[in-house]
Amino acid sequence: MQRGLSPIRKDRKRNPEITRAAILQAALEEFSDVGLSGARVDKIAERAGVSKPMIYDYFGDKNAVYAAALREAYIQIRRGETALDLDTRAPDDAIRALVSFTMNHFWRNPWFINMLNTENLLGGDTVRSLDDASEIQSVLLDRVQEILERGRRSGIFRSDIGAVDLYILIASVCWFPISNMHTLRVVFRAPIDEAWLKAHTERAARMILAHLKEA
Amino acid sequence: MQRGLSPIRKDRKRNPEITRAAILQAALEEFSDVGLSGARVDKIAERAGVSKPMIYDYFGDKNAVYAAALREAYIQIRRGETALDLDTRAPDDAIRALVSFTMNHFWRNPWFINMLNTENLLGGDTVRSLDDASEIQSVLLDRVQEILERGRRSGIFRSDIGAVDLYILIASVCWFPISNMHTLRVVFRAPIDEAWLKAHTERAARMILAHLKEA
Amino acid sequence: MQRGLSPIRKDRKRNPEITRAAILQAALEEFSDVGLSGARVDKIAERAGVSKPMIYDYFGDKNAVYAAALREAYIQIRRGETALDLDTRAPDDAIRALVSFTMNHFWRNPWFINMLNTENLLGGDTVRSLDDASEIQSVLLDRVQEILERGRRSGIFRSDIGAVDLYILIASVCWFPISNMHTLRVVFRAPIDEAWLKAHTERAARMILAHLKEA
Amino acid sequence: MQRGLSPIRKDRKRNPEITRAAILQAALEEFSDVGLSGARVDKIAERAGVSKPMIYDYFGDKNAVYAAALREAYIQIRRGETALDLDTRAPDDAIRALVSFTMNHFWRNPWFINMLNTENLLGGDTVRSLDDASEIQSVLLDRVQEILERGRRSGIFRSDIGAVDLYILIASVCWFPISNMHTLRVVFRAPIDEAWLKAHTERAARMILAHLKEA
DNA sequence: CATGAATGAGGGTTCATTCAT
DNA sequence: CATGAATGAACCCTCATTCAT
Repeated sequence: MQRGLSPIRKDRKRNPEITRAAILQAALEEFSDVGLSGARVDKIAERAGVSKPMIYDYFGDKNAVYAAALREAYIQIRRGETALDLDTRAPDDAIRALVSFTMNHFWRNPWFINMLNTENLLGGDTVRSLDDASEIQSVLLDRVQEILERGRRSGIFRSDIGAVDLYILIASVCWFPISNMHTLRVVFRAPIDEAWLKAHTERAARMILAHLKEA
Repeated sequence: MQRGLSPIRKDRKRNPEITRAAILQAALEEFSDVGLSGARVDKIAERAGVSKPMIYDYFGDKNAVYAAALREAYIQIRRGETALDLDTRAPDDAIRALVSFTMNHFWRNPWFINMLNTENLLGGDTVRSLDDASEIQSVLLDRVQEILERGRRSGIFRSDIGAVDLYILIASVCWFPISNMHTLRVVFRAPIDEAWLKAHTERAARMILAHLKEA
Repeated sequence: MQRGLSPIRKDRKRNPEITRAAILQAALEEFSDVGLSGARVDKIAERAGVSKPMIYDYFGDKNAVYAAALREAYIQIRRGETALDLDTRAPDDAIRALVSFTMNHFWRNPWFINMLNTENLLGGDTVRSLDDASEIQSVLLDRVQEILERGRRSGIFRSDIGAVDLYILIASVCWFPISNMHTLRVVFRAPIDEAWLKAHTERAARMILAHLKEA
Repeated sequence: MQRGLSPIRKDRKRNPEITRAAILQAALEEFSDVGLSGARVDKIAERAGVSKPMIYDYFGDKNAVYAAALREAYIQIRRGETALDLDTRAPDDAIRALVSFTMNHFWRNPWFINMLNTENLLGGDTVRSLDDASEIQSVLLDRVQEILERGRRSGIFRSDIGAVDLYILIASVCWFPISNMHTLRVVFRAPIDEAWLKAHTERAARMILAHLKEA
């Protein structure tokens, strides 16, 4: 035990893992607040509580940070989805739960919608460049597939819709009112808030189910 | 007959009306390509075929151009909607036509989705600042209301959904697959193109109608 | 008398003399408010109530307008000085009147001080370029010379100071407190206003006279 | 002895103190050459040997640089005045020394006159906004007061003039011929140079003293 | 004589990025 | 591992000036 040997510092400084995570979260917030061009590296550094050069050390340049943040948005949603427990429910209950979860997830994690809107605005170049699209692919798809199969086998679902198309329907009704919240409020005076979303979720789930049960 | 032969060709120089319109269209394209912060005034000028100072003469500053472009996006969709002729159709046909028109409009006028995504990303401050929200309000709402009433009176529609909520459902299914086209293609390998949209439109219309006919 | 011959319009539009004078006065005000670089051609046009191209028609370019305005400042002061009637007064009365007039003129015509400060800031290039320095030269100099001579002949003035040096002394005490009004008020809390100037004029005149009477 | 030999030469790069001072001096020169509007931030950067963004880092914007330069002009004159040693001299000698010093200071530090002329042209808004007007207030005022008191006590001075008014008289005779050097040379062919100033100083001092000794 | 429309050339300011410690 | 200092390259905006009517 040498003199002056400072104790191993566990605080968030000098800890690469934590620094990296802090930058990522800060980036997620900044990009989702103002888009790619609107985001300021300075602001990300400030939000993360690190100095600017750190960002360049850890990620390379602003676009790389953006790519990492986009990936992180997908990873975070995947984490949420994995926790979902759909296979023990009856098919129509499972669909209801799925709609409900998706609506909730979009509402609670504004980054996701904002990051994806930004990415789509820019033409999807970045998501295309991510090398692990498989990592990113929603695990929900498999669940949806499985629910569909069970539903058909048990005869409740008569529709022959594909998993992707069904997921797109579900995502659509969850996405739009949240993504377009601000303009809908102004232009249509739509009272979008938690209460409205609850009713909307119920309505949307019923609609989807009605569709699945149709011939 | 010589007198009065003045040349018809009012060329686009020295014509305020045309200059203004050219700037507006150029702005619509630029903003919808890269968002507010990403847009370059230089590029708008180039796209419009005018010099940069013109933009400031006509609109004031970049944000004012953005506001005008956003307004223009709404005005353009309103023009399309006004041309729609729904009141002569049977209620379920009208709904089908509506879904079809909306899908089409979003697909053909990418500005609309992009401008609104940008605006919502930024929190809706600009749309809130437009003084003629009523001008902008979709005339579709009235049509939708009328269709709903007719449908109910004739007994085909049993749902008690409101016009706004119905419109949100319709817009949702049209918006999401187009708005998120790029990420859907990569992450879900969704083959979104005209053919897919045609099928999707059909499916979506059926789903909405099924919902309206439910108790 | 031809049909449609419009009456000769005497209003200030379409009258070169008046238009020119209006521009000049507007320029004087604008330049003296904000200096050469600070002045805006747009603002001069607005102040003069004419369109911008007029200014270029009448004067050439901004620097030419500035030169003309500088010349005008000198011409205006010369007009005032010419009206002064010093030769009928006793020498010491004449000096008193001169100090009083100068102070008054500086106070009443802020353009003069401001234009000359601007010109001196820029190194005097413009005044040097005026081709009629004689037009501009203060007629006061001759009066001062004459007063000095009369004073010496009659034995009241014993100083051998030259006319230019005397005029510089007189101008100095009038110029500084007015030119530096704003900074003096803040830094020395000097209460510079009409009352203060009146007392100061009296004090200054006495001082100058005492000096002239000294050996 | 190798260790610790660190080079003394802290070159002017990477040294905030020096960078800041360099910018300030460059600004003083640029603003006093061409006024506030005429000054170019590019030129200040070049004169200071730094890049443009540094100026914004250190001061904020162009107006803030101007304010700092104005303050610096006052600080520099205060430094000179503090070095003056008036209290050991006989009252009339002290006055003579004061006139002489002031003339000299104005002549040697053209920034001072030019900055203050610019500031007064613009209406004094900036000097009014400086929060430490007291810091800035000339220490000369106290000296002048003290000289006046000593002069009166010893009976040489009979005038009851106040310190501020006396200082204004002194500053006037020093300021005007230097400030208006260029126009005086052209319009009055006044041969303003070091020799002329020497004689003028003598004349001015005598005049002031004569005034102070008057009843 | 008069002006609305238009522009080239710059000016102030910001920002992603790097250097030196 | 970490950062304060520094900069090149834009970007928004202004302004003197000219064109076309």
